[in-house]
Amino acid sequence: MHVDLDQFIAAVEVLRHPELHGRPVVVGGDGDPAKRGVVSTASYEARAYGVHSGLPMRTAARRCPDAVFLAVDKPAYEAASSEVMTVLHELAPAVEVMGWDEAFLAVETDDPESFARQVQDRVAAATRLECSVGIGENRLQAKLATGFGKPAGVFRLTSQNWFEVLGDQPASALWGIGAKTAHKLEELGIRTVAGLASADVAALAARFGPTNGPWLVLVARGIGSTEVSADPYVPKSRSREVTFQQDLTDWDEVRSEVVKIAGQVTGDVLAERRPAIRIVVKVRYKPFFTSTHGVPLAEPTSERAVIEQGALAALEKFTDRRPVRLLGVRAEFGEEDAR
DNA sequence: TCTGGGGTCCTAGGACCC
DNA sequence: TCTGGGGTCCTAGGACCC
Repeated sequence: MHVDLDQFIAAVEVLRHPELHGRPVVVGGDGDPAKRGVVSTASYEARAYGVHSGLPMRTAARRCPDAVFLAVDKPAYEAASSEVMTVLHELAPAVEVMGWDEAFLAVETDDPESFARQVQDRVAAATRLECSVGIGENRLQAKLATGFGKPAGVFRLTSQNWFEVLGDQPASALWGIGAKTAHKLEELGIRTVAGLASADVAALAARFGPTNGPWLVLVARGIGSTEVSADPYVPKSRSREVTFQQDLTDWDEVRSEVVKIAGQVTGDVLAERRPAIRIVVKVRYKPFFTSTHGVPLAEPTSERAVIEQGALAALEKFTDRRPVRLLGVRAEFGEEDAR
């Protein structure tokens, strides 16, 4: 099963601001729609105006001037999320968390629909949040089923109804196929899920590679892994990035901002209790061109000075001095010790 | 319309080695 | 003087997801 909270971030905000119930609510950036930033989540009322995740806040304000705009409050969503995940862990032997608002559950039951209703009831009783539940023969089917259950519903996809439900949908409806791949597929004359499912594997392999080509066909046929991991999440990297309200034109300022961000990343590395092995710096230039450079560290470390120096060394690899709109620093961790 | 922040995985190409 | 074939590792970019 796949569980996904409905309009999660907006729902958390409405819970603590009950007067917003039924109103268009848009959460994003620092809540100021005149600034650089995008929508994290819009309530269903705001979505009716064409406001959705990823939309620039300025555009959202134009489409829905009467919406309530709120700043992102990460700790609040993390707290709500962990309440939900605690409930899920009480209900299933294996829960694989996929983000703040979704998880896969490995479940053994004769009646998955009624089990799904129990999940919804238990989550609502504990958190007053609504969720949708997808049921499938594998992760892919369950994940896609959830979307057909929204809001607050349950839907089951199987190998029996897969093409009936999804056959005529665009290929981009599939999990793992985004706009770029969908466009390349269209160049091959493939538009729908059914079309991709019956496509020539050799032709896809030639276009997308020997691994990805055949994989695309399997996804279109609803074939995928059934594994749900109960192992705790172990991050491979920690990063911070900042988009500046005004582009940086002075490279000395760029350097000092990178040091500042590297300091924050050091805090995250220390909290992880594992040393970093590599530091990567990301620069987004005006108008919107992004590039990254990294350096390996001489030895694994959690020391602030070393991480800052690593970030500066990575920054030295950039030769372009165009105005900078975003800076980011990422620390990468090594393999877990074999134990 | 101007485009966040935090992640993961895959791939192409270069360096290097036998 | 022009130069094979096979392998591994690293880096940067691309694509995707929440």
